[in-house]
Amino acid sequence: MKQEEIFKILSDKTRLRIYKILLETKIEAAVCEVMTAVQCTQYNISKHLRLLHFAGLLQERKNGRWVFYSVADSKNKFIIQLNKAIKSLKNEIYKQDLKRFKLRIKMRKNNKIQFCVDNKLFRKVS
Amino acid sequence: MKQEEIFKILSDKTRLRIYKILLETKIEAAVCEVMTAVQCTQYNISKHLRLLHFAGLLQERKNGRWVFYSVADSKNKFIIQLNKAIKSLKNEIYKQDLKRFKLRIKMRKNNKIQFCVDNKLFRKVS
DNA sequence: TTAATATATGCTTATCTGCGCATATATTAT
DNA sequence: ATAATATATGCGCAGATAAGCATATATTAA
Repeated sequence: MKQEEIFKILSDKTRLRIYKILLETKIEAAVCEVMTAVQCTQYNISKHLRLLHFAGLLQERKNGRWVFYSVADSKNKFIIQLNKAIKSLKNEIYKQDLKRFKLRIKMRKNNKIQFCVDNKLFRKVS
Repeated sequence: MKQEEIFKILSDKTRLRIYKILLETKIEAAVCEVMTAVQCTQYNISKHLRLLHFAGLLQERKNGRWVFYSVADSKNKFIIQLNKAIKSLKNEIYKQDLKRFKLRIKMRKNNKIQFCVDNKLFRKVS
C-alpha cells in the first residue's frame, strides 16, 4: 500500500479509534477485546483490524482461536510522524475507549474473562 | 471541524497533492495556478481548495479576481505533526507537480502570464 | 460597453465504502 | 462428540463523495 493511502485508512472514525487505542497502550489485543473498547460489532471490528493490518499499521499474531493485533514497528519517517500526530489527538471518546480497553485487558491478564456476549463480559463462576 | 476529520480531508489524492505543494513551497497561489500544477479542471480545484480552507488547513485572501490560498499558520500540535508527516512523503507525482507549480509561479512574478486555457499558459505578446 | 478571464456552485451520475446480517471456519471446553 | 466461543467473509443496501458539465458571478482588458 502506498504511503499516502494511509490517510484513507485513518479517515474512518472507528478505525482511528481502534488505532489510537493500540498506539497509546502498545498492547497486543484480540478482536473481542477491541470490540469491548470501541463497542462495535464483531464483524466490523474484524474488518477494520484487517484493513489496518493490510495497510501495514498493525501486525497480527495468531494464538489458538485468538488473533492479537498490535501497532507495527515502523522505521518509516512518515508513519513515525503520523503516529506522533495521532497521539496528540484529544477527545472524550478516546478516553472512554481507553478506559474500557484497559479494564478488559486487566481482566484477561487475571484470567477472569470467560466469554463476551453483546459487548458484556461474563466471568467464570464454577 | 474536528481535528480527526482532517484525515478525511487529506484522504483524497488530489487534495493531498494540492496541500503538499502549498506546504512545501509556502507560496500563496491562485486557483488557476494550482490547476497548472495538479492538471485538473477548474471546478475541481476550486472545490478542493475550498474544502481545505473549510478544514482550516488553508487560508484564503482575495485580490481582484484572484483568490490566493496558502497554508494556514497553526499552533495546534496535531496539525504541526501532521504537516511534518506530509512533508516527508516522497513520490514522483509530487515532484512533477512541484516542477509545474514553480514554473507557473515564476512566470506570474515576472508578469509574463496573461491567461490560462486548458492548462496551457499564454503570454502577452503586444 | 463588450469581451475575456478567474472563481464558485448547483445538478447528475458513477463509484466507493461502512454497516448489518447471515454464515463459515477454527479452536476450546464440557 | 457436542456445544460454545473467536474470528473471518460474502452479500446487499444506504449514504457519502469525487468528477463531469453547465452556468453564474465578479473583475479586468480592450
